[in-house]
Amino acid sequence: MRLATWNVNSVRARSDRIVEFLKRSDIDVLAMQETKVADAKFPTDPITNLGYEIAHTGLNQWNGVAIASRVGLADVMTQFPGQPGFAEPAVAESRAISAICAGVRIWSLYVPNGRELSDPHYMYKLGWLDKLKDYAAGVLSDDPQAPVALVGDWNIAPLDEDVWDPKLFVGHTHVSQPERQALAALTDTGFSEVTRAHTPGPGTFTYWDYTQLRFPKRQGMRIDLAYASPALAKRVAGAWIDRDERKGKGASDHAPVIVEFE
DNA sequence: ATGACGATTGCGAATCGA
Repeated sequence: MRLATWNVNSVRARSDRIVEFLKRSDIDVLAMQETKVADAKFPTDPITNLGYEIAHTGLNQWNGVAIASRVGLADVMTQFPGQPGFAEPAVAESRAISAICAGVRIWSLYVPNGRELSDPHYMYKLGWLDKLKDYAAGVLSDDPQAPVALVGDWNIAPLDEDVWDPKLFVGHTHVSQPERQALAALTDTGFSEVTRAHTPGPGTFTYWDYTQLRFPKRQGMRIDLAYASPALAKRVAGAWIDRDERKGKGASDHAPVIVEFE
């Protein structure tokens, strides 16, 4: 099974590119983030015409996550258990969706940005990740052999080499110790990140800011990641980043990340 | 070895992203 995760930065603006990517890359399951659309306005036809089923959750123009699958789409969940909302009183956001595709429980995740270390959004981010970790631990507690994938835009660069200039990020989100610790806590449950071994750094990125010629200057961040449960991690045959998808007019600021499972 | 920010709402400027 070939699984891709891609922050598309608006599914409506990216519809043609998504179709071309699915065809070009022979994708079985595509996890999308930042669809930026309410469910009723999701442009399903260009994707379903290719033979995919779609599950989406989007409340408004913010966030929004989806899964498109041509290998089955069963038992859809639109939140993980305990998933926090933002602020007080908590407002639910569309940041997680899941389905079983070809026997694998796949999650498309859009982790909160955090904005600034002093912003309430940052604590929301850490709490959200803590609850996600609890869910992941629970899944493996129930069935240590469960095939589960947690993929998406994590808004965290796990290593200093995952940003083009670590000095510029000191004191900002995406590189802070608590954020990285949150990913370490996830791996402590048994899940592991499966793309890095096949896409080594330094200088390997999945996101490049639209401004300041970041892409041609190769100044990006690695923040789109794929975690797999122990049983699923054993099935990884390869992984790559479709950097070419970031080129040209009408590109998302993120590139797709693809994982091949045996 | 790529190209100077883009999407949404709503019709201009504000918000968000990272």
